[in-house]
Amino acid sequence: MSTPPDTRAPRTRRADARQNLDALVEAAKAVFAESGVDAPIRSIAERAGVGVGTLYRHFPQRSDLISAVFRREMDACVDAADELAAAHPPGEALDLWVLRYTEFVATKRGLSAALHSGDPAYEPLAGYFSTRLAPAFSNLLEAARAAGERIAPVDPEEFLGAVADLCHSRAGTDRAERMVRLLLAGLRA
Amino acid sequence: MSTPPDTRAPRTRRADARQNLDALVEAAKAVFAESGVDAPIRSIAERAGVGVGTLYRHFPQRSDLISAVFRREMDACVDAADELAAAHPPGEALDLWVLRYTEFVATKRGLSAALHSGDPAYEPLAGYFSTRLAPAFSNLLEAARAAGERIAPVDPEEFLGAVADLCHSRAGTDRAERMVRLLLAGLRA
DNA sequence: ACAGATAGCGGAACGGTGTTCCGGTTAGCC
DNA sequence: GGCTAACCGGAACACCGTTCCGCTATCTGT
Repeated sequence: MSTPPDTRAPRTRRADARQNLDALVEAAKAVFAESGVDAPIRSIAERAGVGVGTLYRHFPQRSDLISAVFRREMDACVDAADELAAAHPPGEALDLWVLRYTEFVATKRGLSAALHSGDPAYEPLAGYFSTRLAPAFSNLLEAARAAGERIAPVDPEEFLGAVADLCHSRAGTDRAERMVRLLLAGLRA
Repeated sequence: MSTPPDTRAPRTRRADARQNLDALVEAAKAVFAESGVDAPIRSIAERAGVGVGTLYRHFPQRSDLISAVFRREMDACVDAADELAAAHPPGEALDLWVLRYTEFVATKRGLSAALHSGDPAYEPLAGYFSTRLAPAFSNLLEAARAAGERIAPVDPEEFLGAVADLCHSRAGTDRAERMVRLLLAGLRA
């Protein structure tokens, strides 16, 4: 009531704060890649050149940091869907993208576990998953159906979640790819 | 060289030692069931009525304790394969057992993660998995093929691992079951 | 350009957990 | 009954997540 429309920045962030935030995301990305998402908080703060207090101020929950790191990586995968759809026939594009997605998840250890941990703290990440990745996949699915392919009725989100689980194992990507292909075959049965 | 053939017990275990060992496995089973396999070591020792030192003497690695607890649970699942094979036609028995196995893995949170963590400490558990579960499944697969079903060539162990991964998520058993059925459909494509 | 207000920083401190180690205890054997 | 070694318990140490607060650096108004 008392506040105006407040359509714009209710607050102007201090310059050093934003700088530290960027450094933290960058450091977290590197540490996650080499030690997994369970890496010690301190090692991330140290790498970013800040104290743990600063890290906690910007990311109260570990999941917030994980979300920040993975969100941008998801975007690249979403973009690939459009590119593949433009360059290949619908059915082929579908398979190719799922394989591309498989590769993506396989290289991001811990992403799958985080997404489906059931921990409510990961809601934002899961939300982004539903908002961005699932629709991209859904479009490919619909395009394939429109082109005459017989595709079993599945919930896109559920299917992608299953693929992610399949990639969760560290037993090389070979097995994961074979099982994903089996899942794709089931889609056409 | 100096030791004889040592064909039999090189040592006789003290009675209290064996008693404590049993108590520990029993306590671990209960604690794992209610708090997951990552439950504090101390809580297990306490429940068993022994000190942490004793626990570590019997099970130097957490994985040793997990293996001890899950091994016997796997046996029950293996037995179910024979029962189902005796009571149903091959193809049906195959599906039923996979669903039974799905249920088993789903109730044992952490089993799947442990099996496919890649951690060499879980080799013994994985070995038992290969030695007992995989052959049981393989038999059902062969029986179905012998009965004329067209079943894609898959590595039994790999397939069971995939099913376990699918059940890893905490998002209820519904989703897992649907995806497992999709995998089964892929088996027949 | 300067000073006051305050967003933001760093790291010490606390509680909980895994793991090690060793003095004391007890079962098994003579 | 007494000896010996296997065995036990828990104190001690290292590491990690998380909180808290005194100090610093940035922004803003003049």
